[in-house]
Amino acid sequence: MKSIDGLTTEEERAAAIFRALGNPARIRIVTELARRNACVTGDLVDVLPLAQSTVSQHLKVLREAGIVRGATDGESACYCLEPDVVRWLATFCTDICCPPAADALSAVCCD
Amino acid sequence: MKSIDGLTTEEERAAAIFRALGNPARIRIVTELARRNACVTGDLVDVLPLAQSTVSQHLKVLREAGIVRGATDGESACYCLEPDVVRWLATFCTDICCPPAADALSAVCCD
DNA sequence: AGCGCCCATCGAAATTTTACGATGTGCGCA
DNA sequence: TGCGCACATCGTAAAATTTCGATGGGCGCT
Repeated sequence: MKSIDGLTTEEERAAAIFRALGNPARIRIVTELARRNACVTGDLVDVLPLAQSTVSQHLKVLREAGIVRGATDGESACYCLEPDVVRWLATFCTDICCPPAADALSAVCCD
Repeated sequence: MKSIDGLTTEEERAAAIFRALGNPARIRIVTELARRNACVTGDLVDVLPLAQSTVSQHLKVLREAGIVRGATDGESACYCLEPDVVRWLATFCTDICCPPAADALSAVCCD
């Protein structure tokens, strides 16, 4: 993938987060974490029809994107969402869909 | 990519949209459309350091994900955002980051 | 010390994505 | 009719992602 240099920090961050979330297994992980508030890796392996190593890999991707946080407290690893990041993402989406005067100008070109 | 069958329609839709947005060039396209409200393909080609065919390909991905709408009115093709979809996405993110009682239960497992 | 459990990482194969030039399509104009 | 413009699509090569089994590391238990 070619790097786009005119990109703002916000846009780069958004692209990275969207990319991390753009996979059914990882979406499942995130919604599961949202529902149960915190999960041990084994719980997620049980929920997903994937090998343990694959789930671990997905968790790594989500970790590196800053979407989840993992604490390896000895025997098991506990994951939970990073609320600030998801909140930031929601704001980003809202800003895109509701720019000032968006409604007023719509339908100028598209019918 | 293996298909996850326990996925809800919402989750599948979210994954598809996130995947489509998980690319710097496409994020740029979307923010540009948000800013200018509507763009001809050539405008986007000018903004991005990519070949015309590549930009067209990205637009196709965004179109198929339902994020943008394109109207080929004869000579040029005009694109604009599909506000409902972006709005839906914002709602999805908000729901994830603010589940009921999320704050009350946080820090149970993660420190 | 030795064993088993839970999880992360490694290495490799299959699939998908990304990007480009070349080619095709539809429209307006000379 | 013929030419040029604005896009879309095709074919393809390079790069990234996805998945798995195998392996490694840390901890608790006997």
